[in-house]
Amino acid sequence: MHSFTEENYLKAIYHLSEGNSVAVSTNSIAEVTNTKAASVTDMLRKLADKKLINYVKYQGVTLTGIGIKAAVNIIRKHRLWEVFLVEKLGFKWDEVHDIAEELEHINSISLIDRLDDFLGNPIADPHGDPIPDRTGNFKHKTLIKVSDMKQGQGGIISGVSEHSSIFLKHLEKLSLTLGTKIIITDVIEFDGSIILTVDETKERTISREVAKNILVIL
Amino acid sequence: MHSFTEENYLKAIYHLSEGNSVAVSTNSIAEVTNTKAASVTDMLRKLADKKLINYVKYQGVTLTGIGIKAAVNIIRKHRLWEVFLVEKLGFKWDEVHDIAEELEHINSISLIDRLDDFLGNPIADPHGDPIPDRTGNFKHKTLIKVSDMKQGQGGIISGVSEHSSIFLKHLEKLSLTLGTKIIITDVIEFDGSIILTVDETKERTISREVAKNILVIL
DNA sequence: CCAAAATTTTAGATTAACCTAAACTTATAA
DNA sequence: TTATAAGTTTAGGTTAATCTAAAATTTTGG
Ligand SMILES: [Mn+2]
Ligand SMILES: [Mn+2]
Ligand SMILES: [Mn+2]
Ligand SMILES: [Mn+2]
Repeated sequence: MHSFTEENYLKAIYHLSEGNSVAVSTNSIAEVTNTKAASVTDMLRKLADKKLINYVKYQGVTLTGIGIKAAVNIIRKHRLWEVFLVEKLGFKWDEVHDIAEELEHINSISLIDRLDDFLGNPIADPHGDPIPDRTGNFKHKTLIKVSDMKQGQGGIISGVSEHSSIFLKHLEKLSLTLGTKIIITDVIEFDGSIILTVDETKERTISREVAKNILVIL
Repeated sequence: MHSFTEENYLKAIYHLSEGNSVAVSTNSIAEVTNTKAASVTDMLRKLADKKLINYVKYQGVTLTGIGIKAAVNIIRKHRLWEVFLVEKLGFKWDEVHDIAEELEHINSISLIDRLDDFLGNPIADPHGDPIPDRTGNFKHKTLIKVSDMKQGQGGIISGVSEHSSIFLKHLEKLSLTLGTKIIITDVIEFDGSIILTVDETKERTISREVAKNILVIL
């Protein structure tokens, strides 16, 4: 199997390439893994030796088929554990990411498949992210950023692209949680701030920065 | 915090000293941690520096107060996860130990306390071993080995001192599971084999070796 | 009581994952 | 188009955890 560290690199590459096969740079990997570029280069050679990535010096990396499989499996575990923590243990959606970062490395196929069943085979995690099934298949819904919506448009909040506790708590305070219906009332020309109606009743103003990280289905 | 490896050494020392403060030898630690004596010596120096053990060269080790606390906490996590795996995910009692060996190293106090509540604050794990509460307190019931019982004595199976899958499956096949009532019908003089009545109905013969690893309350 | 056996420690290496500093390659913009 | 900047790799080290072989200490049985 792969080490804890190797798994974290695979996951980082997967997320940076957004599931597609966009080549990922050494520096960007160093940033998300909290390491230095030189350390990343060492690891890339190792992952390439194991046929988990396609690596050409100076040209960035993509995951191979087996690299994608491995990464998706870690993501499956991460998201299922997050569902467990929220649905069964009563954690808030902003508290579960760090614990799931540890749990995602537990190795046991039967464990995760049983957990999946125990949770009722959920299709999305507490942040709206889709959960791959046991064969690794999953569909990413096409979500659009609130910052890309026009005045008068409405939608259902279905995901977030920033998972920090501070951001999620902020959304909660504004009642901007998953499943909430919003309508864009106005877009302020000066700074791009957005005024919206929440659940057809409350009115809220959010900054462009916040709007960029809220994803909706129209 | 302590590394994965340090935690495994602490747990090993705790189990080898049977919870008391019996001094534990380098070789015995090497055996249960699957390492060599030289590696153990290195680690002992490190644990002593951290004030987790009392270590005098050539004289074996005992855990300090904080060492015991750390060890008991790992055991608490191990046993709670085993309960979760059996009660919630439907694993058999012989399948959970290895998975719990990984889960016991997940670090989050709120996680384990919530898990404890979710499970209904169980006092024993699937093998009958007592679960420390969140303050680290727990009582070890006084159990006696079936191999120490005399003809005519009866008792309730309440624990096992061998956790291997092969042994546990064997017990299951004989209906010798936790909570089962047994009565010693006969002890064979030739080899110490024991004939017993299970649940007042079935009759079983077990070897002395098996009898040594079954624990009962009289 | 003491020499041989058993146990434990030390010495010296190895491997994985990381680092800094220097060298090298690629991108960019004047 | 080429010099500088930006990005990446290499060179050379460190630390944690492991090992084998050799040296030191303790235990044991005749
Ligand atoms: Mn997460
Ligand atoms: Mn998530
Ligand atoms: Mn166990
Ligand atoms: Mn157990």
